[in-house]
Amino acid sequence: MPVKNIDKARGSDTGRPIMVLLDMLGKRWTLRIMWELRDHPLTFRDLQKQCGDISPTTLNNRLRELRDLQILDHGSGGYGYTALGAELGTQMTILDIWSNKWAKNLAKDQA
Amino acid sequence: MPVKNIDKARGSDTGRPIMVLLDMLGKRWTLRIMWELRDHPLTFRDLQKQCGDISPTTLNNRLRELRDLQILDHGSGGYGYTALGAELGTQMTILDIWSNKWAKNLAKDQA
DNA sequence: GCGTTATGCTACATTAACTGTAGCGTCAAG
DNA sequence: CTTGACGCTACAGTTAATGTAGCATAACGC
Repeated sequence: MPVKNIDKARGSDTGRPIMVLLDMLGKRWTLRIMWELRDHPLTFRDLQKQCGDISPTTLNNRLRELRDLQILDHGSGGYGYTALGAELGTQMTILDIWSNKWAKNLAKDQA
Repeated sequence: MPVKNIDKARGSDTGRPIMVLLDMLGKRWTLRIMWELRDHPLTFRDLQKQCGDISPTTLNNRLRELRDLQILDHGSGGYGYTALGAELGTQMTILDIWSNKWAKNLAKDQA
């Protein structure tokens, strides 16, 4: 099932959902933004601070793209996950767990 | 536990594993490469073809970075996951499943 | 030995993406 | 009627990715 209207996503001319998704997640700051929103919504400015002063231009671009894809939306509490996006957001926790295990292994090798 | 020797990762000066990881995964082509390697190793050239003619410069950069982080390695069958990296690679399947559900929802909205 | 093919790259000029600083417009509170 | 928060936009400068070309090494067939 091809994704309509977002087929222009960089490098994903097939419109296959996984390609559109990988393309979006692979853009600079996308994952970091999703990480910072894992627990609760944040305002534009708070997100900017949490991300270590990402430029507003890029932040705005990513937020627009993520809203277009209905992964995030902009409600009363600021920017946060949609119901559907939240399921993707939970993956952030899994990445966190894996990364800690990974770091432990790398540390061993370097000892 | 900070990750040693890879603290220079873009935008992750803290060395926190999750930041190093998000930084790496957020680079263009990283996720696509991991996707294409999900089932079996591929040679440099096959990977290039699978990725729709990614430039060799970028492919080489990513592969070097992923080897440095011990997520991939280069063995007899070409480039493939390390034992540790493979656990991360399984997440690709989860992303695929989610993306299909997501596409179905987007299609509904657009109907 | 000698051409052929596959592989893993490197060089380099061009183009696209991101950055950093400044500041604007809107709104609500005091 | 000013002050502060918020959500941006403009724009010049820097960094990263692209695309084409081609090199070096090694194995294979003859």
